[in-house]
Amino acid sequence: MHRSAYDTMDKLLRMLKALADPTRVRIIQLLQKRDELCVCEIVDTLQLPQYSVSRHLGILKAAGLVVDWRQGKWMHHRLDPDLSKQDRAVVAAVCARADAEAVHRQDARRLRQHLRPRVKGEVVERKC
Amino acid sequence: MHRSAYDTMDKLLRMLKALADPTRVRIIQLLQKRDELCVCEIVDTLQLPQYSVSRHLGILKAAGLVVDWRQGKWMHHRLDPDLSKQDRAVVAAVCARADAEAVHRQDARRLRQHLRPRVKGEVVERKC
DNA sequence: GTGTCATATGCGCTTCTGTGCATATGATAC
DNA sequence: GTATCATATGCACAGAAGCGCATATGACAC
Repeated sequence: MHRSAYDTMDKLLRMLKALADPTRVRIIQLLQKRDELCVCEIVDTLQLPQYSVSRHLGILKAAGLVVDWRQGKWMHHRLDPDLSKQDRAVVAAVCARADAEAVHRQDARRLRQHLRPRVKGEVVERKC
Repeated sequence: MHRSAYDTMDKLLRMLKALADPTRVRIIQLLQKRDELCVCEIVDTLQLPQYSVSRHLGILKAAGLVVDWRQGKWMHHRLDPDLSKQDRAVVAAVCARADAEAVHRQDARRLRQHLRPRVKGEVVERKC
């Protein structure tokens, strides 16, 4: 079985569909700035129900934009570091375009208040 | 009545939703290469029903990505030349990413066969 | 084992989107 | 006026997507 050209076209479309949602743009925007975040930080920042954020993260992951890993009880998320240059360019263009939005400036401010303290990349404080 | 920040966020989302469809990516891709096309050229190139292409062009227009104008019986379309730099960058990134797709190489070939002859930008041949 | 915290997911519901068909509109030629 | 060509659109239907609620899972502490 070989990878047909369709695979990559589908990936592009999953990516674009994933980006075509306000909540997911906000999430991607946060991840672009902070390179890794756990779910509770995103929940606190976006002020949306946990299940909603979780669902959207799942979609971003299925689209290949985001990867996650577990650290204790926390799930961490970052933009997939293995994204192709061109995929990354799409994400960057969307973020650049979204950067001016009032919502995102507000999110950025709230994120600073809700970031869990980290030591060498590891979250050290215990409470969400 | 003033333009709220929401307007521009909505525009971004309309744009992203408009781009999140295979047919519309193909159309945008063609318009990026040729700068202006009429509906019948796109229909012939994509080999899709006329009403389908027409609908998708309508969506691209509503999203502010495309503008159209009439020349006799023909409707011409081009990427909106007044797109902001950042909006244009998003489109460009998507096109660059889509460029490698087999579908688009095929479309580009078919378009060459179906382009109506032009003199100074005006379509001169009468038949679709 | 129990309890708790962080996160994910199944289900029902509603809303949005794309498609196909038929038909309408708009411009031109006669 | 009629006929024809190019394009748009109303409608019905099917499938997808997002939401809210409740609940499940997974890791840890005890």
